[in-house]
Amino acid sequence: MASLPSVLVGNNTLKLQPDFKKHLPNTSNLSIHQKGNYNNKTSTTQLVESHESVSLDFREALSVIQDGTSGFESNVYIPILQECVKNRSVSETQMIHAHIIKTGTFEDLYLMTFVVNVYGKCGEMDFARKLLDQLPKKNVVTWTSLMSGYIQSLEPIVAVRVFSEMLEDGTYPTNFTLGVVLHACTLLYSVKLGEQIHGFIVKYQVEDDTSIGNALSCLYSKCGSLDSAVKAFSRTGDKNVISWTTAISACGDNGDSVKGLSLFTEMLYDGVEPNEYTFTSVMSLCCVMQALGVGSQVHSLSIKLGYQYNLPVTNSIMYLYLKCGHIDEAKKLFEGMETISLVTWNAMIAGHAQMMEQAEDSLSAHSSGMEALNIFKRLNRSNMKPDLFTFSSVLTVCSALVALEQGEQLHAQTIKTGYLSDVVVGTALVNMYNKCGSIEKACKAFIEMSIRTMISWTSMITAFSQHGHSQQALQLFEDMRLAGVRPNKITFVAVLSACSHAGMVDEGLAYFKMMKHEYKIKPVTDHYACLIDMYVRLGCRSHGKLELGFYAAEQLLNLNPKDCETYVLLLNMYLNAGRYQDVSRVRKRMKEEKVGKLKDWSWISIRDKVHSFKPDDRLCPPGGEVDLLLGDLLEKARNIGYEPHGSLEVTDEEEEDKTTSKIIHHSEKLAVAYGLLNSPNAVPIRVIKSISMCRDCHSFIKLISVLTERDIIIRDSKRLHKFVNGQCSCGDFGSLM
DNA sequence: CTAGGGTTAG
Repeated sequence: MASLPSVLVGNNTLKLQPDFKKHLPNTSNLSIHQKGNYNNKTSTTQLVESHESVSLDFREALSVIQDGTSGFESNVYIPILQECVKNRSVSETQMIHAHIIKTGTFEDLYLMTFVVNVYGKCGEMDFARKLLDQLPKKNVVTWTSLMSGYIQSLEPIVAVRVFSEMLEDGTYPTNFTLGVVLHACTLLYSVKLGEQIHGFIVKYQVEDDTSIGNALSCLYSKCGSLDSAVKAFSRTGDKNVISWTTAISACGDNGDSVKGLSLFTEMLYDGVEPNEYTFTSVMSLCCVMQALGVGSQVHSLSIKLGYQYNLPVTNSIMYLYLKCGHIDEAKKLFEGMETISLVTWNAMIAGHAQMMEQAEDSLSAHSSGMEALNIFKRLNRSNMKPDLFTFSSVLTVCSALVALEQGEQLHAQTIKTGYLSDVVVGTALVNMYNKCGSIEKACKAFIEMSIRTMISWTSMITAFSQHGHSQQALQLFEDMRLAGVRPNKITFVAVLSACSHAGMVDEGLAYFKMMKHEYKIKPVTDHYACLIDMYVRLGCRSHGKLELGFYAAEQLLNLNPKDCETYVLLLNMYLNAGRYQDVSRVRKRMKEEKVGKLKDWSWISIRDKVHSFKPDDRLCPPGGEVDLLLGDLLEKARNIGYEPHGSLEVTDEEEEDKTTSKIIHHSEKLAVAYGLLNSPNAVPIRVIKSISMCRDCHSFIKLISVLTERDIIIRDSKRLHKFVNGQCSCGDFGSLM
C-alpha cells in the first residue's frame, strides 16, 4: 500500500502515556489513546490514490478535509491541526472542528482534546473553554490542556480555577496536571498555593517525578527561595537536562553563580548532555562572575556539541566577551555570525553600556557609550526594529552621557513605536531625564506611566533626592509604601540621602532602622556614606551622633577599602574633627591598600560631539580662550566675595601644602568654560565629571551661574548638581572634598 | 497534555 501523504501523517509518533508510574488514585482513565492508534488503516485511500506520494501542502490538505463528506480517523486531522498551531490559524481550526462535529467524529475524546489544545495554543481560550464544556466526555488530559492554554495566555488564576473545577468533577490529576498547576503558581509568585500543591505531592509520594520536581524547583526559584529549589531538584529521581538547567539558572537568578557553575560540572560528570538552554544559562553565570576563562571553555564545549552557529548560544558568549572587556573577540564573533537577531544587536548595545559602567576611566567610558550609540544607529539603518530592550539600554547610555537631545529623540521614537508604555522603558526615561538634569520631565514621565514597578518608584525618589527635593522624595517614598510596593536597598539610599540633604538626622536614623528591622536589608557602603553626610552636616553638636558618624565611617572603610573617594571623605571628616591620629591611620591604610590617585576627567556634550577635559588641560593653554574666560570669571567672582580655598589632594602628601596657594583648574571648570564659549545663550550647560566635585569648584561654579545667568548641571560620581542663580540643588552638602 | 534559556531600568 502506498504511504499516506506526509503532510497528513507527518512523522508524529504520539507517545502513549508517561512515566507516571506512581499511584495517584484512579488514574486508570489515562487509557485514552485507544483511538489515537496509528496502525489502523485509514479511510483516506482516495486521497492517496489521487496524490500518490506527493506531499500536499497545508492548503490542499485543508481543502481535502473540507470536501470530505464523511469523517476521517484522528490521525488524519492531527498533523493538519499541528500545522494550524504553527500558523496560529484559528479559522482553519474552526473549519476542521466544524468538520469533525458534522461528520460525527466528536466522540473521539483524544481528538477533541487535541482540538482543545490547538485552541489553547492559538490563544483562543473562549473557544477552548466552550469546546470542553460541550464535550460529552472529558478526561484529565482535556482538563490539563485547558489549564495549559490559560497559562500560555497568561491567565494563571483561571488555570488554577479550572484545576479546582477538575477536582470537583471527580477527576484526579496526573504528574503533568500538577506540573501545569505549579507553573500557574510560579506565574502568580504564589508560594502559598504552591506549598498546598506540594503538600498534595508529598502525600501521594510523587516528589521524585521529573515533571513535578522540575516544576517545583522552578516555582521556588522564581519565588526567591533557592534552598527549596535545590531541595526539590535533589529529590527529583530522573534528572533530565531540564532539571539540571532549571537548577543552574535558579542559582543564577538567586545570586549564587558559583553554585550554578558547580552544578554544571556535576551535570557533565553525571553524563547529561547540555543543550542550548543550558549553555546560555551557564554563559550568563559566567557574565555575572566575569569568568571569561570558564566561559571560553564552555564555548569550546558548545562548539564540540554542534552549537557553533546556534544564535542564542553565540549571542550569550558574545555578550560575555563584551562584559569582560574583550571587545575585539566580541566584534569578531559579531562579524562572523551567519545570521543575527535583534537580540544580537541588543547584546552589543547593552554590552557597550556595561563597558561604559565598568570602565576604569571616564574617557574609555565615554567612548564605549558613543560606540553603543553608533551601534544603535546601525540597527536603525538595518531592517530590524528596536524593541524595549534596545530602548532601555540606549536610554541608559544617554543618561550616562548626559545626552539630553538624543534622549529626547529616543523618547519620541518610543512614542511612535508604542514602547513608551513599557514599564522598563518608562523607568529608563525617568532616569534619563533625571540624569540629564531635568526633574520636571522626569516627573512628567513618571506620572504618565500606567504601571510602576519598585524600580520606577525608586528612580523617581532618587530623582527628587538628587535634585534636592527632599520633601517630595520622602512623600513619594510613603506613597510607594502605601501602594504596597516593597522598597529595596537602593530605595533607601535615595531616602537616606534625602534626609541627609535636608538635615533630617532623626528621620534619617529612623529610616535606617526601618530598613534594617522592618525590611531586613543589610546596610551597604552608600547607606553609611549617607549617615556620614548627616554627621558632617550636624558637626559636633551632639556627642552620641558624633560617635554614630565615626561608626559609620569605620563601616564605610571596611566595606570600601579600595575606593579613593571614601578615603577623601574620611580624611576630611577626621581633619574637621581634629582627630589627627585617625588621619594618619587612614593615610597608612591607603598606602597599604595601594589606593591610586583620583582621575579627574570631565566631559561636555555639545550637539553630537563630546569634548573631554582633564585638570589644567593642554587643550586649554594659558592665554587661550578658555583660560581667558576663566581668568575673567575668577576676577568677577572675587569682586563679589569669592575666595579660592584649597582642597585636599589625595595621595601626594608632599604636594599637600602647596594646594592652598594654588588655584586648581579642575576639569569641570574647563568643561563649563568651554560650554559657555561654544553653546548658545540660555541653553543649560551639562557636564559629567568622573569624581566628586571639590568645595572650591562647587562655590566657584555657583557664582558662575550668577555671573553668566546660565543653568549649569554637573553630574559627578556621587550626585547631581544643578546650579541655578547661585544656588545648588545639592544643598552644598554634596561636596565634601 | 507538561517543564528550561540569552538581551532589561535604580
